[in-house]
Amino acid sequence: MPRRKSPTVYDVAEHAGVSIATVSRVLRSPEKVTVSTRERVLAAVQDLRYVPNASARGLAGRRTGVLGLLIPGHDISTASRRPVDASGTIEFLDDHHDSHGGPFRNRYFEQLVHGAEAATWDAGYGLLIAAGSSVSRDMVVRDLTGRVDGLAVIARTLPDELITRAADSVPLVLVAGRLPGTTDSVSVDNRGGMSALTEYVLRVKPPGPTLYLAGSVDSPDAVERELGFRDALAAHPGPWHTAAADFSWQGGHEAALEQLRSGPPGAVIGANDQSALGALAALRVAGVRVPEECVVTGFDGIDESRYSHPPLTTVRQPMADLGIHAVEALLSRIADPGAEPRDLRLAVDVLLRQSSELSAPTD
Amino acid sequence: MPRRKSPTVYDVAEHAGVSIATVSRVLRSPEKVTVSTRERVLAAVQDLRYVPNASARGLAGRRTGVLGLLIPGHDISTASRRPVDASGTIEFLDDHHDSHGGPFRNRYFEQLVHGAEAATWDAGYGLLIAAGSSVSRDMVVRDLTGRVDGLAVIARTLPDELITRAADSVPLVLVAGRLPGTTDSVSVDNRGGMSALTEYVLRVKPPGPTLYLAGSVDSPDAVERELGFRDALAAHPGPWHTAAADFSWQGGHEAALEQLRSGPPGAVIGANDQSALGALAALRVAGVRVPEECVVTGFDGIDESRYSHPPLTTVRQPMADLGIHAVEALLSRIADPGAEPRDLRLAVDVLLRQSSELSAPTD
DNA sequence: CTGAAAGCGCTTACAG
DNA sequence: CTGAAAGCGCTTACAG
Repeated sequence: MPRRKSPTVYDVAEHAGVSIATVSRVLRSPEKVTVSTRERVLAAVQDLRYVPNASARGLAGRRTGVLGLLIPGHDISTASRRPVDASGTIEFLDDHHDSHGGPFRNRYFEQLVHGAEAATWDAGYGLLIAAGSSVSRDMVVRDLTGRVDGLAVIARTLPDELITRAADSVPLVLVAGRLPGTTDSVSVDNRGGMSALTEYVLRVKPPGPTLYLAGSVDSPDAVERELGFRDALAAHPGPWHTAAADFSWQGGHEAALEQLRSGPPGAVIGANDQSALGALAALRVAGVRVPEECVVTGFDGIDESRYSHPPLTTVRQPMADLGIHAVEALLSRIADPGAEPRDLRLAVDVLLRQSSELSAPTD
Repeated sequence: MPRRKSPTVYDVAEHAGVSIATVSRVLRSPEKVTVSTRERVLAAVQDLRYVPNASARGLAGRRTGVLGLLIPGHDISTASRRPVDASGTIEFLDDHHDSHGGPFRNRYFEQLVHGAEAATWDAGYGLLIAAGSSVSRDMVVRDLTGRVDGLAVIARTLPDELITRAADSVPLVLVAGRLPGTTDSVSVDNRGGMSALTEYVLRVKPPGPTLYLAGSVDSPDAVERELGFRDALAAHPGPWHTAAADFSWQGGHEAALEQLRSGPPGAVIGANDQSALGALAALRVAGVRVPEECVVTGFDGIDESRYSHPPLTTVRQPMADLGIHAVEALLSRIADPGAEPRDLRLAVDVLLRQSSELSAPTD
């Protein structure tokens, strides 16, 4: 437990026999102070276990030294659900169904936070994280705005209008989305990724038409990915169909069944993993061997894609890098508030797994 | 981009024709202000888009309004690895091996952060998160200390001595570990969980001795879990062995092979999931059917436990609740700095999966 | 219920 | 290189 009242610059100054200005200098720009006095001050800091007060520093320095990260909301009720000090009251849960998972069906969030966290502290800042709970998005934004020097917002956690408004009072970067001309952004090369993946598929796939499982029409990601698909098709023409799968397992499943009626496809390319997994299940039931008779691929790299039968080749967004670049974009913006908004595009990775590899290793 | 200099209480006061004290009151304790003036002030706040400066508030109010969460470090290099604005430079990665994952092999971190985040904002605080990168643990702690009103530290991210020292200058709660008599803590009922699980196993298991895969001797978790195992054994005697598996896949694998030489076990109870999964693999190769001939269980609830063949029955720590309770403990401590250190124990859940269920549903 | 004033603990020109 | 002093934008007794 904290004992005594914390020491201040005044205490340190007195202890070292200097003025508070000198104490401050030793801490902020040591090169401006003689070695001998610097050492005396540092010793006093040690002796008193002095820790600078961040609020005072922030107020005087006109910067908080903190960056904010706004991530999608969640459903966690903070009314605690686990009994406390209740040894023996263990609950047995049937976990055969996909019971948990929450809003994050993959490790993206974790990686993003890690990337942002590392970059933030490297730069000498702190990272404040907030999840826009649907109720109080507006309040959280207001609150954050007053606490940070810059704010990274994950796409779709906030309505565009709120983002624009927030960007008016604090440096802001949009992550995994864009608002061209309005704010800085860092997003991923959806189009290039899908194009590269499709080219690869067209090269290795067995005979048969290619089925593209299109995503939701209102999603920018879906639009970009489909453009990538068509880019590749233009370069490697061949028979193909598109079916609306709406990013869902069900959608992919039905689209595959429909396709199977007119003969088995040689490849199924999903706009995301969920729809590809739905198609995979349909093919399996229909007795179509993957990848020998049909190659299947997804996009996103959700956990399930690693554990399906066979594991799904997919495209992964570099989430840690998104976090890192978001922070860097914020720092640039803070350094040069007047610069033109910039949109950064990060390259993606293709994860090759057995659903596309005819000579895949077996483990 | 942020345009003009932000408005202050003075601007709002002038705009509303009141003093700054009244503005402050409207924001902090509205009930102390007449409805009519309150509305006038609120209108001014709206008009000017006033956002309180957190640093000034923190300095004047002697609280930062921020809680800190220190999580385990990571290896993410912030020297960015993904090419930027490089459409087409997609990398193809062989993902047949367990190539990624990092320090968090499960979703614990994510859930913990979510729980802590929700509870923190619910209480009107912000959440500052930091990962102790090995280099600068000491600095990060110092830095955090000055920025927050309370600090939650995940067990094993910091040497005990550093924790004790930090606890001296800021309210601190240890999460998933204990330092009895020194700091508040929130941890999990390892002993009760293992005891409940073991009792269940002893009840449903087929004939044959029970093999317990013990964890690392220097781990408090291992000690507690083994005590739980023995508690259950005392109540349901029967043949059993213990083997050191050191929390590792390899350790569990070898222990199972060794056991198989003297005959197949009727149950294998791992002190953690990794070792249980190692044993599971050994049993599978040896042709022992799980769960028909041998029941297998783990502890932790890592991702892999859901996707093994068969899926592994295990004990899950309620990470979100750990986060929530950690925050609550911090808030109590802040409210009553003089109280005795408290150690909270949360109950765990047993996740029943096919590795222990003889009549398990098939999907 | 409202206002004047002190003070929170720093940083940073400005002199010397 | 060092110090005196102003000021950062709030909150909070204290009067009235």
